[in-house]
Amino acid sequence: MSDEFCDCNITHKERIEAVRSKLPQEEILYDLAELFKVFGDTTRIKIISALLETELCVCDIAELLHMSPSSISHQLRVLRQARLVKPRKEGKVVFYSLDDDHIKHLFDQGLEHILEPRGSYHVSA
Amino acid sequence: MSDEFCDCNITHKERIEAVRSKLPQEEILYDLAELFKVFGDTTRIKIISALLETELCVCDIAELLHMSPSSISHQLRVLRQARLVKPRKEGKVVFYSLDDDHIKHLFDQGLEHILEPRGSYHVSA
DNA sequence: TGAACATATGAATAATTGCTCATATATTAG
DNA sequence: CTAATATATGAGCAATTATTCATATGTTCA
Repeated sequence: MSDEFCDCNITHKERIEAVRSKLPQEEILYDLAELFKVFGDTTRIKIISALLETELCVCDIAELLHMSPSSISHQLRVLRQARLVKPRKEGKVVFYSLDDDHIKHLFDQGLEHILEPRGSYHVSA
Repeated sequence: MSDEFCDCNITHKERIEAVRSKLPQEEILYDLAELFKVFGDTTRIKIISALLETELCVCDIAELLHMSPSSISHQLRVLRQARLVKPRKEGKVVFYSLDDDHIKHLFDQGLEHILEPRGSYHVSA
C-alpha cells in the first residue's frame, strides 16, 4: 500500500478506522488545543486564578504578580481573544473578570489531576 | 514605596492582598500550567482524543494521524511524563491508554467552552 | 487645550518547542 | 547469534512565544 505513514506491519486497520470515524472534526480539535494552550502559561494561569476571586484592573494584576503592566496587558489580550476574560471600563481604569464559569470548572478539573495521588504505574518503576 | 512593580496610583492594596492570600501556591500553579501546556498542542490533543476511544499502539496512532512513529513516540513521552497516558507492552508492540478519567473530564470541559454559543460581549462590538 | 496617567500595541529579542533524521534499545524469528 | 521490526531518544533546525522597550490611544483634570 502506498498510503502508509508508518512502515509497521502491525497496525490494526479496523481499529484505526473505527477511531477515525469517532474523532471530532479537525477544526474542533485545533480550537481545543488553542484553548488549552491559553491555560498553559504560568502568567496566564495566575491571572485566571486571581480573577477567580474578584475582578481586578491591569495594574492590580501587575502589582499582584510583580510584573509590568505591559506584559500583563499583552497576556490579557490573549485571554480576551480566547473569550476567557472580559473588560469593564471605568474611566481610565479597565477591570477584568472571567467571562463564564466553564473556566472555573476547567481550572478545578486541572487542579484535581495535579493534586491526586500518583497512580501505581508512576509510583513504582 | 519602593516595592512597586506598577507605577499606577490606583491599585487597591487590600483587594490585592486579599487575592494574594487566596492564590494557590506558586508551585501548584506552575504544575497546573504545565498540565494545560500538555493539552495545548494539536498532535497531543488528537492522541488523547483517539485514546478516549480505545487503546492504540504507536504505529496505530502514527497511521491515524498521518505522522511519523518517531514524532508520535516523542509526544507520547510528554504525555507519559504528565501522567496522562500509560504504556502496556506486548512483545515488540507498546499499547497506550489514558491513565485516569480526569482526562476525559478535562477534555469534555474544554469542548463545552469551545462549543458554547458566544457571549454577548463577544458577539456585539 | 494640554499635562498626567491607565492601558494597548508593535517590533525586537531570547527562550521554548515540535518535527526530522540518525541511532539506540528491546523483542521475536530464523 | 543475527536479522528484522517496534519503539525510544538525542541532536539540530525552524517556528512559536513571552517579555521588554518604545510609542500610541483614550480618559480625566486643571
